[in-house]
Amino acid sequence: MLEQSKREALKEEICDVCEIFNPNHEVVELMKQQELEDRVVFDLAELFKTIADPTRIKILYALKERELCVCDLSELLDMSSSAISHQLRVLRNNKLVKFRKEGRSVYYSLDDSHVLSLFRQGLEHVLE
Amino acid sequence: MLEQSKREALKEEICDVCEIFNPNHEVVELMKQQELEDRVVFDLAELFKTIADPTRIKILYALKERELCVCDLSELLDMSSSAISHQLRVLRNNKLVKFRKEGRSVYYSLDDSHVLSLFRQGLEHVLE
DNA sequence: TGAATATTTGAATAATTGTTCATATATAGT
DNA sequence: ACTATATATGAACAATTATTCAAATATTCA
Repeated sequence: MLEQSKREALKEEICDVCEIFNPNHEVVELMKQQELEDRVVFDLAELFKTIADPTRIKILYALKERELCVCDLSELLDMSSSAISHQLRVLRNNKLVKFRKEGRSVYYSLDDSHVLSLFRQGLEHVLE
Repeated sequence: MLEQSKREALKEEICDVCEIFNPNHEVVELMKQQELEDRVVFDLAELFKTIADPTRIKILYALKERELCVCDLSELLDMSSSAISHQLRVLRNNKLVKFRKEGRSVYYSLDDSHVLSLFRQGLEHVLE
């Protein structure tokens, strides 16, 4: 732990780190302690990677209001059902969609309430 | 445009599309009309791609409260300043950070209010 | 001007990824 | 059991990407 006097000094530096001392090793050390854990950063990156593909965005957007089977999606996006199926696996692995089987068909639907919020936020940035 | 009777029939199908007729060409056609524009989907994918990398996530998170120069980030993330600079360019190109020069140093800061909201939403999903 | 430092850039490399193609599995109807 | 249909899967290929390395720019200070 830092002593009282040392902490006071650091506080000063934080307020004006870039202009006074730079590079400022002590502040950087302090920041390291409040870093996001590597595991969380990794998972966050995985999540964003999952929704960072046009095909998967279209799939998720299509499932916004109703469940759809692979061949619906295949027709809607005008892509092979193989390609769709591969992408659905990615979405499944990342827990963004769930599925239910009925006869020969497999119906997919959204499995996450946050995805649509992410889209909404993303759209605000994009449409600016 | 669809006739009244046809529209009524479609409505029925929409409510229960997957169980009654499948694949349902008419509903799919209807959905195609409310698709996101390709351009928007592409831009959205680009945005998510930009924040889908652990290094870039750490950079953005580090800039959450204060501007930092390349060598601060380099030390904080324990990476070469070349690597950091490459990633900062990606962030710049996608309008997520802005910069200001002062002497030999270049100070980067967040250029988007939505990024932190995206992180917050993303974290809610990840930490579940 | 010359040396030191901060940042950027281009080329190279290894790793990851989206789609296609061929094939496998599973279910329904005959 | 056989056929048709829906979906899943593995291998292959091209395209993209993150980092490293070497070199270029730009700025400060002596």
